[in-house]
Amino acid sequence: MTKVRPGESPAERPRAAVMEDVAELAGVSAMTVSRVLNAPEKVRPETRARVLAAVRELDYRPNSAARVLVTGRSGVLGVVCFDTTLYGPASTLFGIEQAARDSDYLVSIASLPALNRSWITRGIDRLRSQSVDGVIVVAPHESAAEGLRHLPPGLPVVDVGGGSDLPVPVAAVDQYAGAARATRHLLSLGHRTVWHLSGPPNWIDSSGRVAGWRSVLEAEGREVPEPLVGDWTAHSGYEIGKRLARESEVTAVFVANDHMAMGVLRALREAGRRVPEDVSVVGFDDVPEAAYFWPPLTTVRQNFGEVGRQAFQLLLDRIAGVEGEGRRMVEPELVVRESTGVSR
Amino acid sequence: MTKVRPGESPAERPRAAVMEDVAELAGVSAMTVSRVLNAPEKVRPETRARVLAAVRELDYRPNSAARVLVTGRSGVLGVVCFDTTLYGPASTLFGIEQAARDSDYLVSIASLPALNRSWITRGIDRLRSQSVDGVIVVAPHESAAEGLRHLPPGLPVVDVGGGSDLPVPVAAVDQYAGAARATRHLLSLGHRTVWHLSGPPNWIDSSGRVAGWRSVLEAEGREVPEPLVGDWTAHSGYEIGKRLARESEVTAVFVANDHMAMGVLRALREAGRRVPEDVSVVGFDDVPEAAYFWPPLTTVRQNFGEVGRQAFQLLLDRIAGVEGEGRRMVEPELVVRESTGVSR
DNA sequence: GTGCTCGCTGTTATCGCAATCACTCAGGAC
DNA sequence: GTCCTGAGTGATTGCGATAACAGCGAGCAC
Repeated sequence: MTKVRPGESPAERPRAAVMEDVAELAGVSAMTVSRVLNAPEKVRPETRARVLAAVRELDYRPNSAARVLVTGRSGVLGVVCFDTTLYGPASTLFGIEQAARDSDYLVSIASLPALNRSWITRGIDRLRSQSVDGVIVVAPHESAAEGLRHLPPGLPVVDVGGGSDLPVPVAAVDQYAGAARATRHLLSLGHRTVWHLSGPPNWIDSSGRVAGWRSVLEAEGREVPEPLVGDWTAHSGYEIGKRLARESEVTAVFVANDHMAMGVLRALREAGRRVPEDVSVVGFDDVPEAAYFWPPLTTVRQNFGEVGRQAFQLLLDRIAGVEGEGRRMVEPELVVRESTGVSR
Repeated sequence: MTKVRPGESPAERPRAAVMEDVAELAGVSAMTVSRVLNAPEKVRPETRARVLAAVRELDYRPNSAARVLVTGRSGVLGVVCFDTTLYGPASTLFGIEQAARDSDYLVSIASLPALNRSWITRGIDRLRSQSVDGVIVVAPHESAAEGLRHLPPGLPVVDVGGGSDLPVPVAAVDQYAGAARATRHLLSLGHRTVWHLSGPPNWIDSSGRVAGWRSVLEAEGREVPEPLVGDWTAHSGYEIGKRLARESEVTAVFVANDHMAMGVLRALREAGRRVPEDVSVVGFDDVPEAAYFWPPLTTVRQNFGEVGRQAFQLLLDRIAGVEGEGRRMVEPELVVRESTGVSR
């Protein structure tokens, strides 16, 4: 056991300790060291103590590659995501990472240059080739559904924010309920109807919010204006807001996210329409700055962190072999600030 | 070579193909398969074609754990970061991930519950235990320096946004230059001096911006007001903005980030002080929404994506064995919008 | 014909760990 | 005393790949 290994000549940096080194120092076999680390109760306390002392002395760390090779489990989960500079995805990722950390998992990310089936498949493959134990897909886009229909068998996958007919478990904020809440809030203030500035087509969030908004208007027998379509950016909110500002009949707008709402607010103000006196605006997300918009934005808070945690839990279940297509819905919350008011 | 392995009974899912299976199908040895994948030029074209066909037919994927075990390289790099819901860190992470993807690296993240030496060390350890090839630390805080002074030997580490006396290569936006530019811009508009709302203490970005701002004022022989200290949030900007609004001598404020600037804008407006007629405000970051603040915010753009790419490149160099303590500074850019104007 | 190089391929050993099975030994049951 | 049991430990094997070296023809110089 004292063969000279490459890199062991005195001049070079000593290679990291391996299990055998610990075993030798503790006067036991490697197997016992392994047991101390993985099933301590199977080792007599005195032996265990000796081994642990040796571990500390040598600063021994198990080699994860070797462990993965023999156990088939890596303690790493993968996250496939689109643009992590956006507030929602970034927060979800953060939630996942925190939950993972608490369970001693590490998170690898594969971001996508574009949202379509091919890239999603490639993202999953990239992660799979690194032996992740499971994958969470954060790509609330219809193309994700395509990618999720052709999964490598045996790989646990969970989706965040996806539609209802996916072949995998899903954790999501209830967009429909959030949009309905926002719309009802506006109607309750006396507005005749509510306009909607939606997110881009084919995003699950967009369609969920459109559906929730529309259903309330229809249930109340209100006119349903044609939704306007933005791209989530403040810029698009501003451009479309200018159009909205010209329509004097518009008194209430439900905007599909806070950043677009910010653009709308500015367009309305520039057009001389006061918020909320002339027009009420509701956003979606509750980004940390929403309370400092002008005026402070009434919006629908999404608990992204909770979604991330739920997704992680679903994935843990799947990894543990629990079958079923669980669906965890997180309730959004309407936060009323000053951008909404009674209709004239 | 046709031993029955666990999981090979007909009823069960077939286990994934391994190199030996490919070799068998192609009528070569496993070594040849390995060569086709890692050094194709060493294999005769016909043989290579046969092997590749077998790879495709079996949908063979190399087992990364086995490969890591023998090569010692994983193709994974780790990123240690604090709060990835903040715009800056999120963008940097995104830049790193994109650069990594282009070079076939995967990124694992270890986020920190708190910014201090102990957590940073733990984050690095967590990543190291997964055999990452190197680590990028995105924690522009003085405590990071502590953590970076006691690194495991042999692990390539690069820092993002760190101070100047770190024992590792650093990629960063030149905070000092950016702050100087912002301050000079305000002075050039005729303001007698410039107030500063800084970020929290012990953040490298905070001190860099304070230093740049102070140096310009001193060079120009202007009075240097005591900096006010925020915590990066719009909320703190608002609270401190209320204090600033009361001081009629304040005509120009350099705010250490856009979100705080947003709070300042609101506080000034509520106090009846017009921007930019009464007070000019400059931010820092150029978040995507800055152009839609009210008024559109003059700010200093940080190219986070570029910083991420540079950091990745530095890390690649380190992994390749290039020594030295490279320092890559990315130049910030002043973006003039409507929140700054000539002094009365 | 001998000996050499060179291009291609195979054999063997090894990476560091855990699963399996075998072993030892103490303590009871009978 | 014999047998069993079970807790604690060790020897061996194998996970799936690559490194190092060996072998083997073909081609060429002489």
